[in-house]
Amino acid sequence: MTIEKERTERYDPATIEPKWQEEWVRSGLHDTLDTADKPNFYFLTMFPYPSGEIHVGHWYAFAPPDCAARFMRMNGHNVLFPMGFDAFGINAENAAIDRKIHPAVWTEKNMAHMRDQFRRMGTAIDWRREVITCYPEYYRWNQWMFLKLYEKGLAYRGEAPVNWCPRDETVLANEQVIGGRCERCDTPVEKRQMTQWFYRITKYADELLRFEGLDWPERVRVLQTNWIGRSEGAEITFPVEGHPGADIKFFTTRPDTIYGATFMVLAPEHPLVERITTPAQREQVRKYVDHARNMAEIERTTAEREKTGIFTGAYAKNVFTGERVPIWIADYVLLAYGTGAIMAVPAHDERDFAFAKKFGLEIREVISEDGKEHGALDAAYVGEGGMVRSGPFTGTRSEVGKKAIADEARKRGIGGPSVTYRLRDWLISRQRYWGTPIPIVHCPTDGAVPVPYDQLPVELPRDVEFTGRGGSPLAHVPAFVNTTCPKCGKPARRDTDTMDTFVDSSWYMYRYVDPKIDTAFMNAAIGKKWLPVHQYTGGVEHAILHLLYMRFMAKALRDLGELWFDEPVTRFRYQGTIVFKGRKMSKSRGNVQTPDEYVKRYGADTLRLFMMFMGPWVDGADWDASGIEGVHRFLRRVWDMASADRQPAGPREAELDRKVQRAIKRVTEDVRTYSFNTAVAAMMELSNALQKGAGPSRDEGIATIVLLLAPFAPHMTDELWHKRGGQGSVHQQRWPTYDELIAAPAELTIVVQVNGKLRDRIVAPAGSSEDALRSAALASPKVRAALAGASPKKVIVVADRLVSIVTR
RNA sequence: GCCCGGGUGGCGGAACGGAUUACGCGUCGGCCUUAGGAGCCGAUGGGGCGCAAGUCCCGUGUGGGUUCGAGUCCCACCCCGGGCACCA
Repeated sequence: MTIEKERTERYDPATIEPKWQEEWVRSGLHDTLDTADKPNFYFLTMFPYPSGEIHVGHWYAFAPPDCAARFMRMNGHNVLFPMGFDAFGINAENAAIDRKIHPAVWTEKNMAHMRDQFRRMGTAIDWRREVITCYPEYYRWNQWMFLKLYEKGLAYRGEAPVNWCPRDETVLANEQVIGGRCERCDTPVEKRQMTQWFYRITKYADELLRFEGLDWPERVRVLQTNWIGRSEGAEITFPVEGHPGADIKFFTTRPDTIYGATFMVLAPEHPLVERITTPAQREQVRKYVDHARNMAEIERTTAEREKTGIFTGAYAKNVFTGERVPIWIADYVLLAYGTGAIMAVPAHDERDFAFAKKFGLEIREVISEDGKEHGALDAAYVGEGGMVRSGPFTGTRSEVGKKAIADEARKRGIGGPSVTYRLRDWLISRQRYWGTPIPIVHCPTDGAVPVPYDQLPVELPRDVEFTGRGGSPLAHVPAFVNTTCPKCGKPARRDTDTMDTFVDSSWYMYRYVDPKIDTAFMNAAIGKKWLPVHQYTGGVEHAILHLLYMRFMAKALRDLGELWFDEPVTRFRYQGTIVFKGRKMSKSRGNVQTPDEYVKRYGADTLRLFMMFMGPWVDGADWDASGIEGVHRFLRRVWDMASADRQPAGPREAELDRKVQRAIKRVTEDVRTYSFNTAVAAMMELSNALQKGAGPSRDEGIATIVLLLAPFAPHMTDELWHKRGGQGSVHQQRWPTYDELIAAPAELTIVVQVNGKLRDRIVAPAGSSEDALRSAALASPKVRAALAGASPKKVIVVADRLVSIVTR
């Protein structure tokens, strides 16, 4: 009994985990050199927002990537695995309003808490490279980039209908509006006409649609492609009767239907509306426009709303038919898409059809499936077909007619082929405090003047009153606002808006390579050794927002001559979301599941392993810790085996040797493909087999499983490594290799089927020939009984698997 | 409505067109124990026949199809999750 106790001390994560966490820091195990005798590998995981609420979702986001990064290290790579904080943001400011804590203080406190969580998680992060976006040393480069983009025409100030969240009292980017609601607080957003700063992401729309050479998940590519929403068609202009120069330009994807354009519709906010409306219609039109303006976006865009609209009294000329067509306004036409005006073809567009039906407008068929003319249509026909009643184009196929009409428009000088995108320019100004000040001074004489580079950073003033009302908080800080114009020296006012925090995260991966450099946003000499990022991981919820902005910023910086690559991230993988009882975890819902009690009870290694074992990482999970006992038992069994005395004497066990080899192969392949759950299963199987084994095969197998488990359970395996007399850290060891020949079993059970039914199993050497298997199967007494004298018509042999005999 | 995923034991989930359910949870039985909510060993899809060794039938959302053989491929449909949604 006492001997047993000496040999195997209890697995006690509570003592070994803190011990190794300290040891790794002391020995600098995770400090990455920029140059090593191994290939560099930049493994990046999306940095967190320091919200202060640590939940199990954080572990899910960080523990599996940490395992993959450690795996790369053991596989001979010099891995950069940095971490930092996306530290600007509205939550900090709301905390200031609610609890009277300065955002900076609140943020620092949360970052300290989260660093501690990362430590307790056992992550192999190089903290010397930490990047924190709310420090002036960081955000000055946001300002620097802003000015560079401004010089290049990639940043501009413009008036546009923007999304306004009345609760957060700020504008939002299109990407931050989910289903007509504010992404943050779920409040329905309003449309406001405002002058704001934009980044010209639309310039890169086509390039952003290209993913060649990128190893990114299909789902993310599809999401981004749909978001960009490229449509091919034509832009054509119709003149307005009695208003020379007031031509209506419109975009259509169906120029082939132009002979069926029996009316036109403008968005209510369209600039021409006021000019062309006839006096008789003026009052009604004004009412309609006001109503449309005041309607919440969510209300206006609700699908299947009945069509509304008003006739302006004006007519345009359909230059193809030569007819005069009435011009209407209706809120189903959006100012922000295309040109804010359409030619309405009720016969071939469902929306136009509904509108025409309601207001008694002409519906004229110009495309027909069978190429013949029909009477009245019951519904819009939106498919392709033969063109009818289309002047010289009659008889042409619609697919051909599209191009023909667009070309004809070009010939006549009234338009031509064109492409439109759903993607809008990135609105980056926010009427909030806790962000990067926009480095612009507004001068009464010189207008918007850039802050000179040598005056960067424009620092956020510390003393600000947080009332939560009244627009940009910075506007109420005279010491900040009042300045002089860099151009003329006269009194001027600083821009009081701050930048969207997605600006911060659009380029942080360049900062990690040398976060201290103060002469450039990136140390290019070091960056050349690491970039572009080899592997990026993060939540799928950022598929559009952050990942699209990040790609845009790389292209913009490339065009500024600052980067030498087109794409910032070569390989991307996402994790699914952890929910609790089907709902997203959040403080406001009060359903935040914290990791602490599990760490206390089972240790970080167990929780890490459980995170990876729950199911496929991409799928996420509904949090349910009931299975955590199983992985903990597994770790304890490995602990007991590996800390017991060795038993090298005795014969080898060939089957066990094969199982060890197969486990190495499976774990290696599974970690590469991020199938962490099956990798853990493979190690569990091996552990079960080792427990039944003996002798040197078992002993070597135990040594192997300690190595295989190292990226998953880093504390326990380092402890075992040392207890077993290993030098250095287990994390500095080479990943075990496998031999396909040994991994393959010598003998296999071959299934024999007769007419599709399992009738016998025979044992045959691996790699047996078809003939050998066939005759062995046919010789089986059970098979002969099943055949009952019938002669085989067909015998299918699948090597190393089965023999299927068919008599029918 | 459109575009992606996905429906497998009581549960989480495995499964190159080849023995359906690896691994784990749970449950049941046993051992150990003063005790066990610790540990170890074993069983565990449903149904029928049999004292038993066994054996037969049915099983991957539904209905068809291809194939010697389908969770896997094809067609139609149902349901669930996500995204987009009056985008011209």
